[in-house]
Amino acid sequence: MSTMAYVVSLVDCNNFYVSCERVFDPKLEGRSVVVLSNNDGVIISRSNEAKALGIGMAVPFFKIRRLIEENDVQVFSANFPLYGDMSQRVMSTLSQFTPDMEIYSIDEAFLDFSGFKGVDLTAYGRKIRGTVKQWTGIPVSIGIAGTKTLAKIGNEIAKRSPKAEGVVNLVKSEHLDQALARVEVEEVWGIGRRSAPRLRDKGIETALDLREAEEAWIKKKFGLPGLRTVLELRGTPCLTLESSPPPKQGITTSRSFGAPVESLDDLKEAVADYVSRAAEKLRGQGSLARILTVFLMTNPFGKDSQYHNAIPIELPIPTDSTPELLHQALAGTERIFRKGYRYHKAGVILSGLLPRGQVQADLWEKEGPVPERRRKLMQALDRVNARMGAGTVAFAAEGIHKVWRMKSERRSKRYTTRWDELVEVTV
DNA sequence: TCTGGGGTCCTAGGACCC
DNA sequence: TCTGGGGTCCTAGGACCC
Repeated sequence: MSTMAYVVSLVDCNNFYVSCERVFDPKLEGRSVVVLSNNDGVIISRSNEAKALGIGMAVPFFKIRRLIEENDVQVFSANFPLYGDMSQRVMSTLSQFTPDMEIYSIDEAFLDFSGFKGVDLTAYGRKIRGTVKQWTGIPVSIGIAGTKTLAKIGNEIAKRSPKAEGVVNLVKSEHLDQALARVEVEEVWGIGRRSAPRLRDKGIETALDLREAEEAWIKKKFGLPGLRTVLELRGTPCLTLESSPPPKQGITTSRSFGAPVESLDDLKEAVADYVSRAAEKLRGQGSLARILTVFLMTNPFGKDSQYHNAIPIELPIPTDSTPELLHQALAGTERIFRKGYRYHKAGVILSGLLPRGQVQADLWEKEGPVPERRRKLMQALDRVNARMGAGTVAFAAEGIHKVWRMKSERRSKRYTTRWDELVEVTV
């Protein structure tokens, strides 16, 4: 009997949102490009050229407007339908290369390479990289190692070292210590803004230092998550591959407004819109919600007087039906609304989720908590909106003038998900 | 003037019980 | 005058992720 050593790779799309924009506009290649968050608030993706200009991640757009204009940086509002669709193409390409894969985020996946006997994994990584580029246009980097945390480190090195040609294999590598020494402690997966300075205070400055740290001290100061990180750096796998992720435990839909909102009517419209989106997600994963929370808040950065309130509402019957949820959410909004504030953001959280099938029907009527006719209507609604774009069919409560709608002044077309926004080819 | 959104897991501490 | 000890469950908040 032989135990096969665990080998995992992390495939990460380079500057993903920027790369998506470049696929549909090749003139952006080689230029400085950034993508903005919802409401054109902060920077969420940067090309290497933009990074070289000193444009940081999550920096408010208005603070670097000058820098952007002076350097002719190309700016895009977030186009999540496009990025989501491109992500699916990348993931389905990756799935051809291993039977066991975990989609970790919109632009990252772990691929299990355990048991790939006699395969040159570095060469295999290059093949994956080439195929993804050819089939989707998206450049990726790949790190291969004995644990997820080390694969992340390999990926980081692959991104910054041109010699690597996009792939770094740390399995039985004699360069492992050298690689760990080149990674700052705050770049280690699991070490965030709070922990890094506390580690540095103790002289722990690199991934290599962290690997050598004393276990008991780490456990005491950084808990189980910290200890796991150290063990993973030592090559002991603590984090497994989640090939079929469990359904989400909560579903949130929230947005900051394009301009301050003061009237209850406008707030209710916005909340209605968010409830509809949240309910779609809920039905999409086949769950019912037991609790609905509405929250409102003023701008935490501004000089306006502050108000923040949230109200959790226990639903009389677990449900996934938009009209039911709307009714509760609008009542909740009225209860927490206070006149005289300039509201900046509102949101809806669905929690206490149950799998639809598992709810005992006999607790309610024969048909279960959501009557059959209502369920059919919701299905039809979701199909139309998925095909034609969110909000094509909407409830009256969602409003039509939408003064609260977020800013998105520089969005590219939804090339792959809207018939009316296909790429135009000029011959 | 203008500062995103959506998640997960862990821990400490309170409430409650025997 | 003195004020146990342990277990479980729940929740809020912290830290982290992309």
